[in-house]
Amino acid sequence: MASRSTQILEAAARVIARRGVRGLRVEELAAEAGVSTALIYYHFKDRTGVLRQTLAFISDRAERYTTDRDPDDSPLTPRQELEESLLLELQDTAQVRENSAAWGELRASAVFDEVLREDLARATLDWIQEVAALLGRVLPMTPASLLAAAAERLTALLEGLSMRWLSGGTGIGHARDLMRGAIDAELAGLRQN
Amino acid sequence: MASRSTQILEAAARVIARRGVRGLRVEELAAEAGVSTALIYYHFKDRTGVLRQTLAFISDRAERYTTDRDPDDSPLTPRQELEESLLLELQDTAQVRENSAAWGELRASAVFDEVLREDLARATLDWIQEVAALLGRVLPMTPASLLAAAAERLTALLEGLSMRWLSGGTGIGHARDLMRGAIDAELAGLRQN
DNA sequence: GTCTATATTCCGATAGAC
DNA sequence: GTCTATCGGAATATAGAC
Repeated sequence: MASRSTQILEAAARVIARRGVRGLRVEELAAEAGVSTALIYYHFKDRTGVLRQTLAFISDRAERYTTDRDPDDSPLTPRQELEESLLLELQDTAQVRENSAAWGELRASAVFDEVLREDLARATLDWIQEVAALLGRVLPMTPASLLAAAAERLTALLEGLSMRWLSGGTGIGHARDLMRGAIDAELAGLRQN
Repeated sequence: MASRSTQILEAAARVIARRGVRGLRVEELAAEAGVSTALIYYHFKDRTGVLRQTLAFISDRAERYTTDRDPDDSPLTPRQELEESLLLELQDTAQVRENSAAWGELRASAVFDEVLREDLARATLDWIQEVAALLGRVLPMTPASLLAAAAERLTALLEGLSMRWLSGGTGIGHARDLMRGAIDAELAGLRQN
């Protein structure tokens, strides 16, 4: 059912995960998708068009796997939900790797590209608020500002760990341990207030 | 006294901070350094060589401004030294911005470039060990593995916050507050063991 | 060591047939 | 819609003089 465009975007996500945004070559993308380069220009106008649509495609997909979880059986505790949500981004699967790599690329590119900044800031804020809400469910009655600060730290740490994982410095298991440790530490800190 | 190589590396740090690793053109680097492109190849073999040595240069420089502090008056407490060391990387000065931007770029590039991985991993490890040592001076008798884990989290968080600051999502003052909060949280966590 | 050419490679983009 | 073939520009890298 996947249309040609979708097929190309899926291939683009794989290529970006492998080579980065800057490393994406239209020719390699064509080979990965099993089509000619001309067809890519036909569907996406130019290389930038491919990039833009691929990033949109990827963030769609990330939202989808984040919420994929309700085979109506075991309901999670708030604490489990929090941990689950954060550790979801630290898994060695092709899809998560692709998404994380793309996110990291986006973040890094935004440092030098004003155009990307706004979208990225908005997406980050949404994410922080989501995590703050999860924290709030674990520890109700906690002041919102403290929840927000903890959520900012946890998400920023996750981005940092994710980059270290992808850049080969840290094993995925170790990164997950560190993340769990940080959740413990933040919850302990919040309880002390 | 700055040798030609040093002069080129300083220029490279500036260009990377401005355009990113991805955006570094040998020709632009040559212009920035006030030399010919050929000279760059003479000194650094190829573009990757420039990148590698710039990474080394930058981490050197970071260590140097980290330890620049002994007009023999007020000796710092271990706790102050720790905070100082970490917050040094979150200052809105040209040099820190340059170092942070370049570091972030190298980290992001290493995800897709095997050649950069090893150097980056070594520099990261050194940094973690340095922070672990500072933590150990604040809390002697703490098991080394716990110190190392806390140091890994603090440094990874710092990288994450740094990227958010540079990509415009987080103000520098707020980032510093978050970092201080994390130090408190980690020290509290370590004390509980 | 340093420069001025210039070679070489790579890659985005298009023309035109089917 | 899709392909084959190719152009043109940009960027890396080298040759050779000084």
